[in-house]
Amino acid sequence: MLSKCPLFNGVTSSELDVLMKDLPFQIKKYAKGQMLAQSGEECRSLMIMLKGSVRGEMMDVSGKAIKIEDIEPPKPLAVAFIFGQNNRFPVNIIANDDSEVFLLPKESMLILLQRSAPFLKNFMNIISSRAQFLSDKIRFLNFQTIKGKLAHYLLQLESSQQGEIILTKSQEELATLFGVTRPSLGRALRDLHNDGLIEAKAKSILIIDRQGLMALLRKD
Amino acid sequence: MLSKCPLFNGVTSSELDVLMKDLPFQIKKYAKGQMLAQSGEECRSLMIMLKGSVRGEMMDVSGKAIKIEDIEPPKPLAVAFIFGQNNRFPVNIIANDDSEVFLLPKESMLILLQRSAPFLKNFMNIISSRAQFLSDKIRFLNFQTIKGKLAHYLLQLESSQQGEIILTKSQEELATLFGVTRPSLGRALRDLHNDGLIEAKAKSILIIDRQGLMALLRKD
DNA sequence: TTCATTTTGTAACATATGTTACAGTCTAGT
DNA sequence: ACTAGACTGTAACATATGTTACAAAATGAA
Repeated sequence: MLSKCPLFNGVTSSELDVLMKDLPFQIKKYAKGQMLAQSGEECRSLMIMLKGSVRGEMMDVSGKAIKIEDIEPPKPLAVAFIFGQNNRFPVNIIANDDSEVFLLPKESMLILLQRSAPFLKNFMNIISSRAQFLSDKIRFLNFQTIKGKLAHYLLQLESSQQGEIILTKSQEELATLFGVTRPSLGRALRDLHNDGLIEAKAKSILIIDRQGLMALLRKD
Repeated sequence: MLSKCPLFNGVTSSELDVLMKDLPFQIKKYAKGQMLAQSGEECRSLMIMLKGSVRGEMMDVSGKAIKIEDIEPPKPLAVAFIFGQNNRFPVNIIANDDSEVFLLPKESMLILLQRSAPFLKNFMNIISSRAQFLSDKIRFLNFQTIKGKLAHYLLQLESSQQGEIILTKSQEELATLFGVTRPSLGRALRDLHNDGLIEAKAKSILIIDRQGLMALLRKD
């Protein structure tokens, strides 16, 4: 299972067995809704998702949260926060479902980095991608109005689905992903509909004016 | 000079000579205002500041920009964006002053990573810190009102300076750092003043009600 | 089916921030 | 000392988003 994790790209599971034989590790289970780690907490172990799903979300003191991402097997988490002078979680990690996580202590991880060149390379790639991901988040969260974010989101969905888009998330979820309130998101959706850019009916959305949506991305 | 760069912590300059002897590199000069790299451009080299100062800023199509950071010697730049599947600059890099930059091609950098354990370690630490930095940016940009950002900024400044704070940046600069407009920033400053939290007169600011400022951080 | 719960639609209103504009002030260079 | 250019203070107004509230609709469990 572990060998599917992008961190172990290019490492066969038998090689992995050898690499890890003498390294201590742990497997932890979490119930749905349980918190795996809290923002500010020290990050001592690499974590790799085995089962279930967790999310990382930032929360301010007043309770407003924005979701940064979902993480599902076989992806690792906290990769970019184990090292550095301030090795703390920047987000809360919460189980979306009953989940199982593989834990490898920082020290073991250092050993692994020395033992396996592919692992090292994967690690550097992943950590770099994280920086890209976070940069993109900043852009997304700061440079778009709600309509812009919606347009972005819908156009992205459209490229993977065909024609009609079926939202898999509730408006509530979308709102926290966008860092806005639910009524505001609803209003933006309605506006896009009224402006004739989309045909929205409950969870089903049809893009009518692709050009118009793309203009929103560039406009504000 | 290079040996002062955090990437070469623990490497003496004579060791550095040996490490780099056969590696090709480049030194480039940029005039004030010149663009070193554009957002979206591929990132092929590690860059290390030798002289001057540059800034990284995100810009949307309409021209609104927010400054992410200033980078000055002997700091490296683009460290976190050389690797990963999408090795592109997420920001524009612009010279604040006439500047000089050391360029090490990606390939040379890979060699260096293999040759020097301290370099590798520094690299991983720096790249991790970048992820932390970006996370903090997200928090800062999304969870604070303008007043909150100001409070944050002022409290931070106060800890380094004594008593009276002298702003070194213009309101215009602060505004782009906060991702807001200049009049809005001015208004926020005035509000803090009128609310009796600070005594602001031109560039000189005196914190009067520290508790009040801290409350702003937690409030919104 | 029926009922409880979640999700959605929507409205009135409050607030924060952007936009534009202009005048006052400071500062550096001549 | 004078002037051009930048910076600051501020105002009126426009707009986007948040807040609160409630009803309609959908969904899922009994």
